[in-house]
Amino acid sequence: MTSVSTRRKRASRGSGEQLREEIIAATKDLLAESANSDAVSIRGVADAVGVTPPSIYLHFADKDALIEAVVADVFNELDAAMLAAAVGIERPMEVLCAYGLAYVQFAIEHPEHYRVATMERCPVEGQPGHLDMVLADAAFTHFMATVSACMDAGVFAKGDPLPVTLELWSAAHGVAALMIAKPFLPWGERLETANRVLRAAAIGRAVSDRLGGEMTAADVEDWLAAQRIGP
Amino acid sequence: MTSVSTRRKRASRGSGEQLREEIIAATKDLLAESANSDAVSIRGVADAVGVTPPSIYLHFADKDALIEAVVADVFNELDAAMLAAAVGIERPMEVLCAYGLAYVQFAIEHPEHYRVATMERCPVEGQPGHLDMVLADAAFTHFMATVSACMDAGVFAKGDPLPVTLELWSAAHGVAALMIAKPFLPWGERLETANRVLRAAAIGRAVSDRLGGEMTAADVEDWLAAQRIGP
DNA sequence: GCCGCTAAGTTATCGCCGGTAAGTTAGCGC
DNA sequence: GCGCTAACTTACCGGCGATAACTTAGCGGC
Repeated sequence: MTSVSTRRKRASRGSGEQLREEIIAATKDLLAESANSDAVSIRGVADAVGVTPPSIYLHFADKDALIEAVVADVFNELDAAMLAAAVGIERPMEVLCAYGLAYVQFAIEHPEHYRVATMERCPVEGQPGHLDMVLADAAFTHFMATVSACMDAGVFAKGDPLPVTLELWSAAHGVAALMIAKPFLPWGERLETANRVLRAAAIGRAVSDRLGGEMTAADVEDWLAAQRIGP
Repeated sequence: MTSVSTRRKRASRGSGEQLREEIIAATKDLLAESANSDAVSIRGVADAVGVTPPSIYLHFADKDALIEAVVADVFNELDAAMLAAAVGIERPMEVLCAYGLAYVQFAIEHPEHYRVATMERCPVEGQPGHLDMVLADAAFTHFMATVSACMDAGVFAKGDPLPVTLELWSAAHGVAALMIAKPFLPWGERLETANRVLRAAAIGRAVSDRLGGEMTAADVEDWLAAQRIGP
């Protein structure tokens, strides 16, 4: 009857919320060693917490809601990691790189959490809510503010920082996601590779701004072939 | 007893392989309208083909093997789309952009196929096999050959094309994967956005080659702020 | 003291899943 | 028409998400 982990004592009257936190923590732990969110089961979580499956549903409408709560938690952790990596740095471009590197490092260190947060299908019906959830997300706002600062510093062309933020985020996500999904590829020193990609994305964006958007690929090829050395 | 779809006639003696193709096709169809590979069931596939579930196991060891076969099929389609997009184009940089755009377009048009192929966890034990599977994959080799041609044309610094290919692929994957995972974000015209990202990645890589790898983020910021206009 | 009320759980069950063992049917060679 | 085997089916196992219905424990009121 009893599961591997000990049975949990019933929470005292006022504090049912305590179980909620335990459930989220246990789900995060189980997620860390699972292939995806389908691989962690309500039953497994319940067992880890020391409770029976239906008790989970007292705190979460369904499994998706539980996973969503974990994802929100993960994004907060990610933001904290980014902020910590940029503390004391002033120049916007350095902050941008620090953010990006911390982002990729977090993904590498918590691959399954990152996968669930950014690579699984979002419920389609939650469109407006999820849009706000990403754009209002702390990590995203901090990132976009830094892009804005880079514009002020003359690194990027002045304008709406949102599309630039999305583009740079794409680069960071690309390298992080591929390293997670195809870990056996010859990535070399992962953070160095990530750094190269991030820097190339930023430089490419900045140079594109200066070259103008109407250049064809052939024009770019000619221009690049003509550039032998830096300034 | 009878399912929605009609019962399939038993295949004639010599040709059991025909069912295999039908299974793959049906799985691809079901995958196209599912959240992930866990959401398509062996039972669903069997029903769509007009057969009972255990018959699937006559052709595939387990569900993973079936999904893997579908993924291989998808990668072949992807390669075909890339090749088709670059037919008649000669200049390597234009080919590179055409490949990248076709890649992202394929991902946008077949989001669930792309997700299963590139965003779900690979079986860990298959390391060497999967490494070859990606690196020897037709799309990847074609892409890397074009990177090599770009080096010969003086666009990128000459050297091993593999790391550059991985970096550019990361950029393409990043924008494709994010557009799929977060479709509600303000991407604007998706292919235009993808084009900007891809071009920025290529330019950034090329300019980075010329600037040298030892520049700090602050150096880059200074250099960029000093660059007012093109050549 | 004990009673109602409700928070905090449990037991039992449903239908679906991946997968397997064992049985059945149909067609070819002889 | 008989054996052989390819091409299936029926019946089943344990585990899953989810729900309905039941039980237990503690607090306020009298």
